[in-house]
Amino acid sequence: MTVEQGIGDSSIEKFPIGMRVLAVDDDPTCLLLLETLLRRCQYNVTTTSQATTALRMLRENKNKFDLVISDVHMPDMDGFKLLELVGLEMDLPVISKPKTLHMEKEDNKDRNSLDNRDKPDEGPDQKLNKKRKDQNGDEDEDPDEDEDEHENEDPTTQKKPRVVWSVELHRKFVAAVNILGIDKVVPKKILDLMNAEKLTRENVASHLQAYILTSPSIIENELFFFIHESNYTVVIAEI
DNA sequence: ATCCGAATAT
DNA sequence: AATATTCGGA
Repeated sequence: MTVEQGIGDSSIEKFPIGMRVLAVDDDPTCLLLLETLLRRCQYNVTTTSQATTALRMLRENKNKFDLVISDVHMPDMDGFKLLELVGLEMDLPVISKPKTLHMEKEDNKDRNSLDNRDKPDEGPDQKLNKKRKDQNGDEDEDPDEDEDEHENEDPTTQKKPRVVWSVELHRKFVAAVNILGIDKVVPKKILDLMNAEKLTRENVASHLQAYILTSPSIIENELFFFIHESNYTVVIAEI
């Protein structure tokens, strides 16, 4: 309880928000998932399903991308060629998905944290200070809601009470998100799973937006897992 | 016609 | 800062 004061002056580590990423994969599902993940990291994402298109884009805008993530075998071009050319011509960091690569690294350090992703707290290069103030001094787990003590309202002024995301409600939310999985998580589905009467889809959408923006590590971890589970490998890293 | 996601407003 | 609302686009 020593360090509970605001770290106001130190700007939280902004990490490359808006980094321009080109994602290439001929499998539409893969591409979409990748795009979604990257978007949620607040990257600036461009996608294409064709290697030739990717190459053309990269050649036409030599400084328009910061990173390339690509599958390797695509019908129109050998993905390696793309990677080679990109690496040689523009010296961009490239993450590829090599299935024919020999230097493949199979690490199964898979800990079963499958349903335990509600603690956004770590990450290899995360410097974000997530301090959770213990606000549960006198408030225990009481799922009772609606402590509206307002009986003093005139009928002419209808007030729509703002939704308050209590710890309990947020737990439901997080649970729903974890059930859905990162690629399925959309407001409507969350709403259904939560089964909270007074909530609207907009409420959930709004919260989802805030929640995701404040917890980039969650998405990063998902992206990290995705990349690793798919045996992506960093081929060239130089920036 | 629905609903998502980013931006913007309160 | 937290939540709502708007809005363009899929």
